[in-house]
Amino acid sequence: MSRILVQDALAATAPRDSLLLQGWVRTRRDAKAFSFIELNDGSSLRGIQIIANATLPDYAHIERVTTGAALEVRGKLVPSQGQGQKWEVIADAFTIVGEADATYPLQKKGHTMEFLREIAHLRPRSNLFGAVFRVRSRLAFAIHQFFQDKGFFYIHTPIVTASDCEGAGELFRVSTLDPKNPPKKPDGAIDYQQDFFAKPTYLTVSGQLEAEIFACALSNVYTFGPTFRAENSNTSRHAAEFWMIEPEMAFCDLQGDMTLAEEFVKYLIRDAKEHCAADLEFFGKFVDKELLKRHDFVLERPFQRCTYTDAIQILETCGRKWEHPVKWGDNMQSEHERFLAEEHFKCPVTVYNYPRTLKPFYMRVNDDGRTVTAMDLLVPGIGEIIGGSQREERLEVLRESMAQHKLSEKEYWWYLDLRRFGTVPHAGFGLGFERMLMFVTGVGNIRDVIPFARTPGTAEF
RNA sequence: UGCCCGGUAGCUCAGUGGCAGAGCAGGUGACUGUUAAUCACUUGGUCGCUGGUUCGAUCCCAGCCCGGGCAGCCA
Repeated sequence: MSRILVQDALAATAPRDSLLLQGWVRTRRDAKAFSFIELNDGSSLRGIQIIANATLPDYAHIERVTTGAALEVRGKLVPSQGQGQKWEVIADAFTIVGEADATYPLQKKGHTMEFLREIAHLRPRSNLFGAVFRVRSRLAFAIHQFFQDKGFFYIHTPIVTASDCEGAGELFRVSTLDPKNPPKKPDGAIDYQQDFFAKPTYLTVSGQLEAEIFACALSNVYTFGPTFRAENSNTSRHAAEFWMIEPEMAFCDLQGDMTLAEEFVKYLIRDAKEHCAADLEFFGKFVDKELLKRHDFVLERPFQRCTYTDAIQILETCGRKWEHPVKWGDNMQSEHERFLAEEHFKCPVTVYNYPRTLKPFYMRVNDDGRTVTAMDLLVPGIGEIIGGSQREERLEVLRESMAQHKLSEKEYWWYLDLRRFGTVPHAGFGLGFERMLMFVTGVGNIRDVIPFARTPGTAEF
């Protein structure tokens, strides 16, 4: 007899004379002549109720069927006599595959997220984290489906990179040199000529520059992979290792970029609603009561678009006192972004055309000479979920921007070559996968949507 | 990294300058088509660590460690 998943057993349309279930015991309740066992195998939020009659030969071992134990059950699928479930299984036999003693940490009660984080090896067996990681899997699939359906090609950009610039902050160094005794040059500096790649190398902070290469060949491409930032960030929305999706489109301007971003976000929410309904309902009940309403709200209306200059105007004239002053030319602070998305527009907002001085060298300079075609998509509750831009395709303007950022043309020779040979307007953005997952699930801390989060001081598991 | 809050039983928390508490979990028993079952009894403690003040510190003070929130950096 082959195994049936709990999800499929629960979805049965007719009774079955025999089936095999395998999973982990969530709880057992003993009655006089039999026991109720709730079995969950992770295939769905719901478990299935097993009836183990005291007349079973295996019943002698029933006290070892404890919360957390791995169990195999053979039996019949029948309509439930009790309330609360359509089907239940009358066991013909059960086998305890792996016991779980009284020290099993997951109890039949609510646990705090902080505690569950400490037992990241067991938390996928909880309702909440089972749901989070089922949705995570579906979301990853939906991302590929969205792009593949549109004719985008999936590009694997390198994880190890030699470009340390781009202003993206601290990088993780990749080296095989002996940290206690690195080879030195005559002037005392470390001799990276002798390192594995014969130059200093780092973990990638973005696949964008490489994605541009492929967009300028295959037209529409995307990357989806791990990204690393060695920032000492201690917030609920930053991780040192996270996954990012970066589409890049040739013959595309900022407007097209913003349109794709909006379509993409909506597609992912719609897909989750369609394929993870039970899990989302659970989040709506126990994590964020407003979640489902917010999903619908976001799907129903067009995202707002607002230039940086207009946004500053709104912030200046709204009559509110700001902790951080609002001034054209300064970065917008969290309180400002949150106000725009959560209070002023009450909707995801794309802010675009930022001051040139605030943004990296590769963004296209607008005709006004002082702004660039940058865009940030801000969503209520999380803040920035997407950052993107149209790229500077004009060789001379790019060279000038690189000079302003004190970047060496020699190191970016290949990037400049793209502007020498068949240059074309192109644009793209980066979507933080975990931030999107936070938005979809309502989970408030990025550490709880990553199986094993890497944050400053923490690399357990 | 800065500011703020916290660390007491396996978990969630209360509490006091003078013998350490509850609910849940665990154990024992009862009861029951139950579903975070219920009822009775019960086991369980380096009060984060180090030092100081004190006759006496879990409590007050300092430093450190760990966790969380917010901010910065960003996705």
